[in-house]
Amino acid sequence: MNGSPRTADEILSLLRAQGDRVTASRRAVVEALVAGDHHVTADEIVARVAEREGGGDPEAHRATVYRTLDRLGELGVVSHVHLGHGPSTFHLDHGDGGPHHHAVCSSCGTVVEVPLDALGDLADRLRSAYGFELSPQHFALSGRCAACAGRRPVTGR
Amino acid sequence: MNGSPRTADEILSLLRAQGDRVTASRRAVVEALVAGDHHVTADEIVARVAEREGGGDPEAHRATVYRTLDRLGELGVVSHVHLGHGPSTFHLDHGDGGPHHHAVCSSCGTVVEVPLDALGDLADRLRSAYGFELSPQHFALSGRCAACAGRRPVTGR
DNA sequence: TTCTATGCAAACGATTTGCAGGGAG
DNA sequence: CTCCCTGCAAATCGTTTGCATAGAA
Repeated sequence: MNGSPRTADEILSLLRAQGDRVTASRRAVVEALVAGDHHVTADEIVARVAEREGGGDPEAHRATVYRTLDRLGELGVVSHVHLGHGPSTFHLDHGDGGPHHHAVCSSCGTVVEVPLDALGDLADRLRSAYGFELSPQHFALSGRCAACAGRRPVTGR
Repeated sequence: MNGSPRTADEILSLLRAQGDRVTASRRAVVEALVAGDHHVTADEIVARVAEREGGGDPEAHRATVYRTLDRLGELGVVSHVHLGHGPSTFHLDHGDGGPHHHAVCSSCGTVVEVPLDALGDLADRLRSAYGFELSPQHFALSGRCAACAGRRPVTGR
């Protein structure tokens, strides 16, 4: 196994080990993150937590979800991606169903998943030339998807 | 392709040709865009227009600036880049003072300018594999700059 | 008990929109 | 004269923060 925790329990243990407190809300958020595979927005997490209610645990409020995600981000468990316009999307850092990049269509918003090796040696070049450490799954490429590229080259959002 | 207008007059003519009206505000915004080379935020344009006042033309309000930029975007004259957190930055589409990409440090926000060829054949691969047309200057890479990468590997925004 | 995390509401920054009047064509 | 564009204010959207209190350790 590698260093990044992958299960809800592992993540919660990490939290506890850091001196943080493991609350019902946090557990719910973490489980929602582990369950949902890729890119999830904060609001989607709020919704999932609300749905998954089975016992008597209260829903986690937006603010709490953001705070929890922030904390998990500091611990290196979670990262977020900006897919252009809308809200940020969060995901476990070790990559769940296979690491990949995102290419977002600036016209229709379609997200194309691109394998890591598509970038070639870009990361190496940036590191040697600028000391810049590229965060693989942390950014989105932008352009036009096949469908939109076929139409008007300019118009559209 | 090189049909893109570059001077303020050319852009204003294009507007007029489209049936749009050329107003003092629009002229001011366009001139601010042409004058300022790279990445300008909407608010910076508002500020520049306010400063550049020489006659009696009123300042262009935020709303107007956004609407004008939107219109210019539809015409293919202007594009905007999301540099991570803050506001979007706008620029003329044909590339002004040398085309480049942006690598943004997710810790401190520093923007590193990267030459186009650093991407290698990424654009070609995306096109042939997914039909995805990468928009060269329209996206930002993310990671940690040399300074921030030297510190804690995980912590920080 | 002690001190952290939560909920709520309000603050915030960026961008958009409804509406009535002004000005370009 | 006819409409488009503008200014203003208010509404949205995503995210953050202050404060009093519930609750984990």
